[in-house]
Amino acid sequence: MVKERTRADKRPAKKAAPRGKAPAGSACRQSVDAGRERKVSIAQVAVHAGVSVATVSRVLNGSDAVREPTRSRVADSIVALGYRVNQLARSLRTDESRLLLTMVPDIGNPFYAQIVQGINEAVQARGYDMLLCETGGRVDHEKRFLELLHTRRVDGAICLDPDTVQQAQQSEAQRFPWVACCEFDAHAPVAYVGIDNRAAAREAVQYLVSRGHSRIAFVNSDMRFMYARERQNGYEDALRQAGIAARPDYSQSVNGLDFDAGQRAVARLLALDLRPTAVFAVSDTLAIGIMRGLRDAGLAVPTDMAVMGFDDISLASQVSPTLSTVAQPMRQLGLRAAELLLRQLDDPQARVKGIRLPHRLMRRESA
Amino acid sequence: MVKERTRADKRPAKKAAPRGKAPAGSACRQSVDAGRERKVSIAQVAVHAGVSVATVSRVLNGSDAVREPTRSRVADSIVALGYRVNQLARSLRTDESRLLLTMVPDIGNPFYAQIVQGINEAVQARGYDMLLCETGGRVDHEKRFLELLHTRRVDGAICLDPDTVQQAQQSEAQRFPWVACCEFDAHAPVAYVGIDNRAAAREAVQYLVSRGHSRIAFVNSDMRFMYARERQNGYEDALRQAGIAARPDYSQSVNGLDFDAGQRAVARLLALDLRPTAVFAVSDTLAIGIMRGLRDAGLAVPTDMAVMGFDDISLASQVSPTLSTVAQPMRQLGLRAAELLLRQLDDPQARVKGIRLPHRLMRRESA
DNA sequence: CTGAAAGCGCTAACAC
DNA sequence: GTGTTAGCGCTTTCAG
Repeated sequence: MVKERTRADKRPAKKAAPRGKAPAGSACRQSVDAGRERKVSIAQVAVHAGVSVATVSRVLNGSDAVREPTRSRVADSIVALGYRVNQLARSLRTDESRLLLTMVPDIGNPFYAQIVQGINEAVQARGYDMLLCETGGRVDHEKRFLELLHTRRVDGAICLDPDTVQQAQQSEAQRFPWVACCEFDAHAPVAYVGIDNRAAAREAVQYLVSRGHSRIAFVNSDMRFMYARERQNGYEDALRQAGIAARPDYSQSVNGLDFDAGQRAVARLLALDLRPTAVFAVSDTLAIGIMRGLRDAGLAVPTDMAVMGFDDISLASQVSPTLSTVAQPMRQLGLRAAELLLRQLDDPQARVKGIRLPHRLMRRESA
Repeated sequence: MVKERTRADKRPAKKAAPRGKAPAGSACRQSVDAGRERKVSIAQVAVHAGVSVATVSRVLNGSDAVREPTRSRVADSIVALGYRVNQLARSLRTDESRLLLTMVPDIGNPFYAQIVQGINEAVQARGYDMLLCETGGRVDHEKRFLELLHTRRVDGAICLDPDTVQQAQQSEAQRFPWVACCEFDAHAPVAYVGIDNRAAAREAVQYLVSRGHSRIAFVNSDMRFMYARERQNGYEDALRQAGIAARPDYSQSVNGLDFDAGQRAVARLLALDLRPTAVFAVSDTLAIGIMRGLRDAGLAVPTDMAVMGFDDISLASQVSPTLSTVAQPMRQLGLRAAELLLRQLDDPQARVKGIRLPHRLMRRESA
């Protein structure tokens, strides 16, 4: 694999000329900035403080093997020179980048966005930084996952994508610390955090049944997703328990999770010979699209058709009628996933198990 | 199958033998793993191909100073060994990390999420990776901005945060390549991409006026944001042009942009002695919250009160009634911002100017 | 064309 | 306690 470097000049140029990227434009070289040079190395700090680089390094890393007068002298020099550690160099040496990777299918989806917020929170709190990769569900993009792990020496990854879980089984990804979030395989040797999708879906449908519905449709998304398969199971469980025969034509599958996909599903729902009285969608965005489609068709929710969603994105309580749904603790999902990963990083021995977070049925106006 | 690898064997072997090129020839190399060892360095490739590391490096970087037989021999070894460049080492040497930073106030907001998608797209296409920092608008978090730039030797940044723009003026950030997105100061020596907020707001209000409204309220958010100030100007422009006296109590300011903030604003709107007949909110999320609040208060949109938003997030066309708003090209905003930055990186001399993208009035049901 | 060698900035043995 | 020093993996003169 040959990489092409297109970048112009940029030669390491010893101390001759100041390196660094001159900002575009005029007088790249400002007047000497009160001693705060662009690139200060540990060596310069050492000279300034009259100690060796090793000592500076010790101070930097909080080693207790440095006597007080020395320590503060070094500390002063660090401040005086405006020194910053070069994480690149440190990482190269320690083989630990303090970088985490988050792979997400679509941050445009509020559900995923909130999870990423949770991850971000945990990660920042621990002094790590987060690389974000949006895959768009495309498998080839997930290849970059492995590449980055190697290439950037990323310490670990949190993955919200379905396929990665599969790949992980046989690929070398297995040798890396990573945790699955939302999409997981409970039997795979990989930590995860998620909810009990089957039970959650079952409860949602049971609720619909309890409201007197027996003609309940199900709008699902890509079966590549584990949650899609599990929620389908839950849907069928509930029908079975209620003694309702499952009608294959009541189970619709759409591509994607966006509003439009929901709207499109409506047409098929309404074309059914025996029209359902309720719909359960695997995501709020889908459900909202469905409500929109129903409205366009002149039908009222929930009287003409009840609608139930999944996730409880903040939007769910804003639309009209407000959307009944199953709440997932998005932020927590991300937070816990990150913490799991971090713990695994701290102690490789710790055999971290998967955890399930609770879901909750939200009764609102749409069903 | 390969056993789950532990962090321990990844580390520099604290207690084990002093470092050195131990791995080069030792036993672990002959693992059953078809030669695909975890860490293959350029040196190993060199040995395998019977050339020097310099030559391997040349091949890696597409230098044309390598004769064909040699080149393909090296290429073969690279594949055979499963070699991957260590970007850390390369970056340390070249002082170029191929890492970009995106600073965003809140990815939970669909508006920002979409911009980030645009950024991600452009960045990935060019082989860069993106570090994502959610600041939550807190200034201290923005400090990390500068730190990362140094610390990780990030090549550049795209900033959606208001305060950074300010800081940039006097801080050393000025010496780094970065571009402002959405929030910018046209007079600052920093590239930017955004829309003409003042004109856009003016048009929105003019539209309201054209629909016969003269009692038009304005719900704004944090005035720390440039867009907030500019849209306020636009609002006032339009009133002035229409010969409508601006009533101070018609201009409301709320904290944040989420739905709840919008809902809260409604109370104040309804408490006004002379109730407005239309509201213009600076964001769709705010507008949707307002519609929700209005509905709760038993008022109809647009008959009792017309509502106009800003952004045109995908949600805007889903709610009921559908939301009239001013569309911003979110994805393009992010894409162009990233491209601007990348271009600046390619050619530091290029004095990249700011660019304005077009907005568009979306007439829908709410106003 | 290719190789030898000097570092990039930092950490961690191993001295002293 | 503190200093010396050997690299981490890579790019890039500078020789040959």
